Amino acid sequence: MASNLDHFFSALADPTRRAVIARLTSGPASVSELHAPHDMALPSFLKHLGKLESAGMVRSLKIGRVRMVHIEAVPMAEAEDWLKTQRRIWEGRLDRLSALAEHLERNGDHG
Amino acid sequence: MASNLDHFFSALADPTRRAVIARLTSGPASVSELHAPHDMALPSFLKHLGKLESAGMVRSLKIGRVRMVHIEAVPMAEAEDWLKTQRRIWEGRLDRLSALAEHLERNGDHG
DNA sequence: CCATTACTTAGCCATATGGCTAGCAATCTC
DNA sequence: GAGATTGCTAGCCATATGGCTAAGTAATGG
Repeated sequence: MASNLDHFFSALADPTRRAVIARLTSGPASVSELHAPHDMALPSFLKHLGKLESAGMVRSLKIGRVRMVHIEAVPMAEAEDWLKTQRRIWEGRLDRLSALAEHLERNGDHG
Repeated sequence: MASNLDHFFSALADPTRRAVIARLTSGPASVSELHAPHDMALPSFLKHLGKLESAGMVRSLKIGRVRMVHIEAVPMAEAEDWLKTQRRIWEGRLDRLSALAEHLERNGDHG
């Protein structure tokens, strides 16, 4: 089966790949631009790019001999949503323990 | 080195472990309660629990012969924050791009 | 105190992951 | 068109991961 989340989270479980994502948030880049800051042979780095791409977090297009890579929205949002959902349920449970405080705070409605 | 995020995300990259987290959001449970819905030998399942615990997402306490497991807040929030941060930067960039596009359009800068 | 319950440890196995080198392929540039 | 640039493929290697069985330990219950 292997849900999308499997691939998304495991893609993010590596600092090199997170760095690539972080870099790509500020705009598309070529493979060698992305590779430059990483002290690693290019083929090793390409495997990381491959994972990001097959997780759907990134897309790329080759023009001439240069491949430009850009970030893709959806997976990031999905992963974030999963975490958000879990946290909401979990916090909801905690919140019931301090329901009164929260209720009072909401009644204050200062914001 | 291996940052916290490494462990957090890789802990979440497995459906069994996500299911455990999801289960634990609705309250603590014993090892065998957690194991029950998973078609897997107990030692295999214990490895998953071990990863969740060493990622700091879960804590446990053994009372008598039963080990009770409960979820831990911080890591979930950290992982979510990382995603949120990336998405904000990325969306901010899209906003600037579409602002530019709008600006150009208003200026009659097209066809 | 003996059996059962609830883990725990040890060890095996197959596959995946993350790194490398060497060498191929395609495309600019002069 | 020769050579540099940019990327891709193939294949090797060590370690990690995720599953298993078998056997051990530590409470609890009868």
